[in-house]
Amino acid sequence: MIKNKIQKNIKKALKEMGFVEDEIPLEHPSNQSFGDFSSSIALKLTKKFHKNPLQIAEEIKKHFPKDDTIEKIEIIKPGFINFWLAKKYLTDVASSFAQEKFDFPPHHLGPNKKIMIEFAHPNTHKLFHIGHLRNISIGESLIRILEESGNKMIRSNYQGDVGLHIAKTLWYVKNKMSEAELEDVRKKPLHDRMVFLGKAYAKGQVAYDADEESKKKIIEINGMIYKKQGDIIPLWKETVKWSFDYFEEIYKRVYTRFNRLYPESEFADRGVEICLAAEKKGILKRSKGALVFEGKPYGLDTRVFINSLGYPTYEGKELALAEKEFSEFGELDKCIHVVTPEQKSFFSVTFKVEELLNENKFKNKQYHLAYEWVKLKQGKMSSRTGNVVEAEWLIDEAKKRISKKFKLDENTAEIIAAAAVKYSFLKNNVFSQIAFDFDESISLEGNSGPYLLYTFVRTQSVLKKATTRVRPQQSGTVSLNPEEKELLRMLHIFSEIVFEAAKNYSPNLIANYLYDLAQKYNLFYQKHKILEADEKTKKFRLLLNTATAKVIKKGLYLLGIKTVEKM
RNA sequence: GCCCUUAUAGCUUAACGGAUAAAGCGGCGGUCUUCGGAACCGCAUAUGGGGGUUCAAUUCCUCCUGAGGGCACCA
Repeated sequence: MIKNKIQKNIKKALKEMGFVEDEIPLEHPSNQSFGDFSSSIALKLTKKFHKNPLQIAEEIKKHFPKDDTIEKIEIIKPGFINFWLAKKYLTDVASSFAQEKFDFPPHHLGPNKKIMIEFAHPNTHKLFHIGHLRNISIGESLIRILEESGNKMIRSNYQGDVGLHIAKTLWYVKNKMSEAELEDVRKKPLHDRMVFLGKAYAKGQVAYDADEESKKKIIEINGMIYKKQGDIIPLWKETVKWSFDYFEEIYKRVYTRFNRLYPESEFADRGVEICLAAEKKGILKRSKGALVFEGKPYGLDTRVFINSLGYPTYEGKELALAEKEFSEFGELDKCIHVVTPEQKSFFSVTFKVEELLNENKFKNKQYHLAYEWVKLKQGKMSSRTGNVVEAEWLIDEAKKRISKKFKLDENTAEIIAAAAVKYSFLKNNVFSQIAFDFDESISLEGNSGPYLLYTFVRTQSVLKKATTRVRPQQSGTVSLNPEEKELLRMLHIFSEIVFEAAKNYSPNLIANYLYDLAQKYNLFYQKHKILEADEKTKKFRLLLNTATAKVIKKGLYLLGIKTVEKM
């Protein structure tokens, strides 16, 4: 990466001046007139050197190794050192991009790391809502970004198929419905069956709160599911299957797949075993009939791993899950859990217990990526009150609106709808809450997925009309107009952006970069003719056009968004 | 009560301690015999409040206020 190279050369210059410095700040100034890169290192060293920053900057400039990638170095006001990249270098980068040679730098943890991302994790018997959709958009994008950065990625999904919410649902179906009514439900389409389960849950919930008799029965059903025996099991298995089939449909629509689906019910027994072993080691302790981890000595919360009925809690099962995740695919270097922040306490405690059980295996390898909620304008989503925005509804609604506005075939409308929805989540920082409102959140114009697709289609349209083939090696001798310069400047930082996105687990950096790039391209397109220019200029502009197209396509791929050729 | 996160324009959001705080939507005004107008250009409006650290603070520290989340048998 050119950035690293400049940083190294600044270090070299400093060394010649007799100083060793590890961290060299280097940024892209927002203002073009300050160059392609800028360093404030001289300002930072004023105290150490007891010298005027301008003098330090001048000295660094003097000692900076000569290099044909750098065209000009300038020292400005308080002590900034600004670097201009050579036109030839920028053009060469655009040429490689045009050939899809991106050379993404290896991941900051080092090359060839084995990283698992655990994401999606919907609960069965519940509808799949926009929060899950944000989760999937983030998880899928991170997988692709880290994969392109040279890691071996494993996609996993922990799906909750046990728990009180399911007992409540099944209690209602089993006790409050006739066999004939259930038979009618079975004949309905998959989605209707899921809606039915949601309603059954709401009714089960009411009964659970209302009378002791029902509550007792529901708890009993919960126990049967844990032990996987009793007359509820066939119904449980049947309805779990509905849910899994339903999830699978959604995964396909948003281009996600998994290497491994972990059903929570598989981890209860092993979870208990591990907890009991941890008790022997003194890591977990008995308290009020339960087996708990006392967090105070570590500055953590105290949490229950096995409840007083002897069932493993979510914590208890997590230990068994971790054991499996960290062995099934060989040693993992990192396991990233994409889960909302309400589980911070849960994760910090389970991670600590895992570390105490096996330091080598788990220490510093577990990471909770606490992405934030999608909040509704009317308040928080709740399946209990039915206040949810379903994922499928959202995509369908986007599709409907797009089809109404433009004449499109089914397939294209589907791709654009998915792009609009995913992009609207990914353009935001994962750590900030999104206040969801269809008209404000799912945009089809401006900073949106469809805008990027439109720009891509535009580049393809130009290429189709171009008679000249773009030749990769172009001389940089054509004089550049400001729009061309801006575009070149924008293009070359793509690899760097991908590196930063991988390092910070931030797909939004790529999203916003692509938007900036598309804007620069569209301005360039608006002001200058590509195909009607003289031969030399035309070739160069076609190169810019192709490089932009490849970067947009690749960038969208990294966001988990498909491109279209026409729209 | 204790702990964590958070506050940027009318709305929704950007910004690695750096130079004039960046966009979209909405508003107003323009480009329109087009290599695709889902586009392009221009104008107006913002760092919740008080202290502090720094050559430099939206960014770091502290207090206040508002918002969200968590703190043992749910997942």
